[in-house]
Amino acid sequence: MAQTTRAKSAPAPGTTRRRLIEAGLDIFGEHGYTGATTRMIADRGEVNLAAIPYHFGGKEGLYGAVIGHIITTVRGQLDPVLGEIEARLGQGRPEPGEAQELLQKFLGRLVDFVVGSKEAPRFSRIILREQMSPSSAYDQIYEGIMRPILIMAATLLAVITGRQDGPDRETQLRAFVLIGQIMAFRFARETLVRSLGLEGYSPGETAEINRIILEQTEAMLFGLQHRSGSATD
Amino acid sequence: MAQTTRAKSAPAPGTTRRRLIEAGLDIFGEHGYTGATTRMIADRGEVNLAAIPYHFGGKEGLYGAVIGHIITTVRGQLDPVLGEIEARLGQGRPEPGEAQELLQKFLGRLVDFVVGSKEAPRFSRIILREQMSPSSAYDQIYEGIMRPILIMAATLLAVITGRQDGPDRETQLRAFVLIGQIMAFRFARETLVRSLGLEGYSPGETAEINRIILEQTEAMLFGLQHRSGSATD
DNA sequence: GTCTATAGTCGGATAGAC
DNA sequence: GTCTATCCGACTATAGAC
Repeated sequence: MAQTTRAKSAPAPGTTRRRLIEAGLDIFGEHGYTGATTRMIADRGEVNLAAIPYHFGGKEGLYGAVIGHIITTVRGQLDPVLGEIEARLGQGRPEPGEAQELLQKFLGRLVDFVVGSKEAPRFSRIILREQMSPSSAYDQIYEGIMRPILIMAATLLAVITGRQDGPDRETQLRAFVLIGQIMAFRFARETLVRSLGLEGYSPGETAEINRIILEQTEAMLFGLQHRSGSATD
Repeated sequence: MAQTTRAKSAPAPGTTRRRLIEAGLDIFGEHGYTGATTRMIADRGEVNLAAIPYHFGGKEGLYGAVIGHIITTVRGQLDPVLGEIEARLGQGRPEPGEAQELLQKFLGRLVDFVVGSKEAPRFSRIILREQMSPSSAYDQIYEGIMRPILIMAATLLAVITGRQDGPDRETQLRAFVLIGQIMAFRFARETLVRSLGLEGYSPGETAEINRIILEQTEAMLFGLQHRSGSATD
């Protein structure tokens, strides 16, 4: 339905929309919503200024499209992993050992994407801004990205630590810590880069970070198993 | 020198400057540098618009003063702890056990301030924005806040894991993870609050977070000691 | 569907009275 | 040192030719 606009002919269909979204991704990320000007965006995308109101109804509409693009892309990366694990969980409760493998795999993929991927830096700047001053777009980001990730981590943690009724509050907090560790590499990137004197995250560094996250997770799980159930010692 | 402007007489000296800095803290944090307008700030601080150029030379000058205020305040919290630990280190290398206690104490104070304090939310929004698109203010934040914290954590970690020559790269990365865990509670506050259905961080929740951070640190150190030196197993 | 020109709004800074 | 009034620049959006 409504396929009319696209499916044109030769050179590249709807290029202007794409260019604007790409440019918006950069400029909104660098300068924030108000700091970004439609001129900068049109300039970066090498399209005419008036194309923004024409295609997206205005600056705000373009911003919405950028958010949509982020969510669609991230879900494209996330869904296969989530689906795989959910499929496994659907076949009955795995043993703690297997659940741990699933969790490690899940976190590994997350690191690859969050730390290693080309798009992540551009996405995360916008996401982070939404964290700080949530606009209506934050709802979509939370529901579409954050929540599924946290739920998956918490669910697996609950299985690993033998919670029958799914994740309790303690487990949710632990899940948050696990995910937060990974996110820290993204949102405090500038700090890490300076303190280690890096230029950015190379593939080698991504692997190094991945290893450290894995070890941290192991350590946490080990600690949990040797302290489990009761919390206050 | 140049003490002339202050040291006046009765009601409250230089109140206007203070009000503007307080208001700037809120408004810059909520809307970002460009998103914040001088009118909003003057309004919030209940001072006249023209007071901004008069007292600070303009919007940019006010922003600088806000950054300065953040750094001064944070250092006021940080310096006693840092000084205490440095004094101890100056007396000769502590045993790993004692170093671990020092580290736990350090992290605990950090949690109290980062998660529990009244000012932290307002400060961190601005700091986070600087992380994403560093302006010249980021240098001050990095040197005045981030770097000392990371160095302290890395130094203690190095002592705990028996590194004689101070923190190597691996240790610096670990220190970053420890600090990043704490920061995540601040940076991703909105996410945590939603996923646990909180209203904000109450004292009880701060204590809960503190406990989890302590346990995480223990688990990490335990893992390190039973895997130490060689990394890839 | 893309462009130029322009209208309308708003932000930051200044002038100058008090 | 604080206020009102105002200027100037920059931004978003629109009108209308092509």
